[in-house]
Amino acid sequence: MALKSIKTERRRLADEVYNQLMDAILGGEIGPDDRLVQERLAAELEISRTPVREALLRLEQDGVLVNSPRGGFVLYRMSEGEIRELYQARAAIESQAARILAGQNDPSKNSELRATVGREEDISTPSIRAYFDANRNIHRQFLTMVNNRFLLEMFDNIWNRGTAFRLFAAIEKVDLSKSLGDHMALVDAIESGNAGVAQEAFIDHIQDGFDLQMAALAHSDNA
Amino acid sequence: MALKSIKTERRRLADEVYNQLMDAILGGEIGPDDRLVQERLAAELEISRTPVREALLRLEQDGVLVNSPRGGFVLYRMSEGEIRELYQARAAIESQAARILAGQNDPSKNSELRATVGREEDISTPSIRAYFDANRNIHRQFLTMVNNRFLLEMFDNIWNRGTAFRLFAAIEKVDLSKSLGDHMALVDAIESGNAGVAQEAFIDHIQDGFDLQMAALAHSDNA
DNA sequence: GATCTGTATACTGTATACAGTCATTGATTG
DNA sequence: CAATCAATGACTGTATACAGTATACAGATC
Repeated sequence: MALKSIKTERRRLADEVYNQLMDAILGGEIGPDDRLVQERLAAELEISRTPVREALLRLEQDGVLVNSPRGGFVLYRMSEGEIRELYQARAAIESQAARILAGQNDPSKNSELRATVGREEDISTPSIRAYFDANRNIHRQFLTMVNNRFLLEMFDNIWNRGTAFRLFAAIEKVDLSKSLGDHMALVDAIESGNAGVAQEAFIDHIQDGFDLQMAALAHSDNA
Repeated sequence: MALKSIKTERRRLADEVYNQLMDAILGGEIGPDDRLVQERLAAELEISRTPVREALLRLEQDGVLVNSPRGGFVLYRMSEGEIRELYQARAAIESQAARILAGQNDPSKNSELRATVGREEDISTPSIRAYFDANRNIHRQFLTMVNNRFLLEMFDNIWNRGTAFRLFAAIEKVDLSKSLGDHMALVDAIESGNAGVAQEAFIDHIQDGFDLQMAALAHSDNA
């Protein structure tokens, strides 16, 4: 008898708040000038301060929010140096994923990767958000193929931080669309079966992304 | 007049609890059979349940604790597959650090690394704990030399999880002491200035650690 | 007019109270 | 005697109340 266990997970309001806040941050509804105050959020969500507070503290631990001296939480603003560090960390995670995938060289995985790349790169209504999401989905697909909880968690952690301050907001569409075409070559590199080749391909690709990022930041005048 | 500014960091009891619990876990005072119950902990610490609860939730988010179905939190027990995943993640982080250090090939950093390795490998009173701490300190030193917040955070995260269930408890001293001598070779690899060489050295070293771990687990009968 | 000081305000951190849930146990009933 | 069901206890999650602290602002002092 294989009945499915009824999903009776302990409902926690704090988790709901956490997800809603994260979505709002990633969606850009919460901007750099917004101050998140426990009482106000609680009132808006029509719940008590306790779960709101828990969610805020967890987002702080994630490095997404910081305590504002004036009270309330604010999006953490990364310095240029930290952005560089973030991309180094990305390279660590994703290039290791590439090594593992190249070592496996599993045809079914490779074809699934190609399918994902093809599907995601085919954007119907172009927008910065659309390009960003496609890029993220493609890169995440590589990670999910690895079947490694920890690498995947770290990937998400990095990308959540990176988007928290809307790093990509300044990138022009044309640049993104150009960069978006490079992903099939990453699958090629994995298909070579050579760990070193696959790794280098990813490192270079992420380096390109970093350069693009820096150029975009330099172009946008708002500090 | 040079009065010292009173250290006015926002005191949060929850942080204190978090640290104490983490220390207790790493120190082995909290074992796999201990059930951490909010009320009990609060009573023991003579504070209210609120900060205790916050600390527990954060440890859960860190992947160190899990909600026991009988109530309370329990150390998360990793499967053998997850231990493999954890070592893969370790390899990702630390080998990337090695690449960066090799690329810099900074003589002062290299000599500081040698100093750390020499100091830590010289254990006066051998014990499993002593070997473990030395090993951790050595590996952590490589990470701190990189000056990358995110890589360092991920390193700590991995090691905290790994030790949460006292993975190393079963390893015999003799094995550890043998493994401990290999670290100077890692500095050699970095000093080659070749990113690939340094990376491979770390990957191999971590692979050895994993094999040792597996052997130790196989030896210890308790599932 | 500038600086200092007291007071109000805003917001946080902690404690406590309340209600609900899950498991266990003991009683009841066929 | 076995099975079912109610009651109890253990814990959790959420709300609320209280107290402390930092910031802003207004009035006082020279």
